[in-house]
Amino acid sequence: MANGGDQFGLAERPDSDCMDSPKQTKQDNPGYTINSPASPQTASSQQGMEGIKVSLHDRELWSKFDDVGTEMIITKAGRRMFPGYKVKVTGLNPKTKYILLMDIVPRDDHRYKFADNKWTVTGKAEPAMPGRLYVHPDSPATGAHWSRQLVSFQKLKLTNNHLDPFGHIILNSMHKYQPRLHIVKADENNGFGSKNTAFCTHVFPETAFIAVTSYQNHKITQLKIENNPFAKGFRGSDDNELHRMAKLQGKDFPVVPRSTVRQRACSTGSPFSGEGRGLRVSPEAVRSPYSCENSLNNSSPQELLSAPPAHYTLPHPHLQPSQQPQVYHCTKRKVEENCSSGNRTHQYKKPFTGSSSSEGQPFYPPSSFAPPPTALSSNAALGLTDSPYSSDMGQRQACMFAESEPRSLDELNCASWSYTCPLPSAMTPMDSYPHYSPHPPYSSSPQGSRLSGIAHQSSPLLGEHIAHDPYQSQSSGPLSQSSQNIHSRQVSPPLREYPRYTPNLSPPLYHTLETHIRCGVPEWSAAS
DNA sequence: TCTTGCACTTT
DNA sequence: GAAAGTGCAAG
Repeated sequence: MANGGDQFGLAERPDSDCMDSPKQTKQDNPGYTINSPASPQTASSQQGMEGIKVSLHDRELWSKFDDVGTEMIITKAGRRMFPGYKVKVTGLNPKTKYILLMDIVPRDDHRYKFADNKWTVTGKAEPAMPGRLYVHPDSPATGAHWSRQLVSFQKLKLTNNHLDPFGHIILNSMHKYQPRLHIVKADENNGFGSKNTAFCTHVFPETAFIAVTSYQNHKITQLKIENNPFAKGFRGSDDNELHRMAKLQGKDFPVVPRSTVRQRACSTGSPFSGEGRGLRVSPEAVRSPYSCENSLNNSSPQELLSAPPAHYTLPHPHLQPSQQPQVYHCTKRKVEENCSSGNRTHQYKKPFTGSSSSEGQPFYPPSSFAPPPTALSSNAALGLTDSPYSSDMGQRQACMFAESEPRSLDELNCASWSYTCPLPSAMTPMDSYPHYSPHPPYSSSPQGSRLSGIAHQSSPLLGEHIAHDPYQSQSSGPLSQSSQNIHSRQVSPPLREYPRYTPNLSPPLYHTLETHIRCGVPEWSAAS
């Protein structure tokens, strides 16, 4: 995030050398390639991923939220993110097929509270939720397809239901998270389960947020109302609103719109008062829900970003106002030989259909736990195979990967791509949903080692590696030690223990892609 | 803190 | 017109 660390009241790590990375304007924020640390396995096997650039759509809007401290509502039924996560991808090989997916990982291991109009750490984080991946429903698609238009992950939903059966991304309330985009080169089978699957990871720090069940910061509420078209009903700027409010309040017209009331209330005690940040939105902004051209903030993004943080003591690499996403490139190493399961190479594949939109419909399993399509069941592929959803039903799926390790791709190393489940099983009503197990997520064990390679991200917390790893190849001095560690991780990932999931505590749940249950117990969840 | 029903909105 | 996405406010 731009300077979200301050808004979240965070004192992050002091070793943030990556802050030296060059800035870019918010209008031009392509990802930049971070070369892998010198490693025979990776340095020569980027496979064309290094040229990929990703820019965040509506970055100004994201930054506005980030400047305040983005909050995302999580509900039992699942809630979309707003602003929506949309990116422009360039640099892809037009004919090569890629799989685009997202995950949302903890930014740190803190729990937060909102008091005195600011976020402060209130304790240690709850054990992380089961990590899930949201695969863009168009996946796999050619580079030409992805580059043709914005790639939207808008339909991704967040939930606080630990047993969510819909494949939504499970988060803990009052915890801070970082969305990440992964671009994976599809293999010859339109999957990414084969050897040497190349991928890169893009992180836009300004998209970090704190998950909440209800908004804490009124500034965030206002930003949501003023920018999200679905919340238009809460905008208090016209006669209709006044009439509506009059009706709601049982008073005669006119009445003071709620937003105005809130604004006044905030202006008295909020640290944001007197900042020239009116809460009313301009007509232009109202007409363009995704526009950043509202009147909420008179400051330029740069000004906002450069403003000294109110409670931001130590800069963190991914919290500093870099205009660039952090990009990590990695190439899947060869499938480990010590797979406990004989058949580990489950493919994630689906024939490319170039006609679909990049904003295709994600697939949310019906609440009725309907059986999986037979076409899928007959397909020993993971999510991207031919399916009624992608063809007959004219609807592509967004596949959710649940990992036994809630740390998600942080520890999901390249090899783990090979262990994705066959879609049939993944789309089958669960009889063994991986119940969340409250293990400390950041301990270590050999199982975790497999998860640590992806994107060169191997440390437990996003901020501990994403912030460092990508830069060390370009940084020197203070990061030298870290760089050394990273290098060694690539060759021999660190040992780390991951939470286990008791596969028999939940009622049958329709899950999408639970990589750890039906894949012959991948090594990162098999230890026990 | 969280859930739920509501009115209102967009799609 | 229906379905789905919003924040609000009561509980």
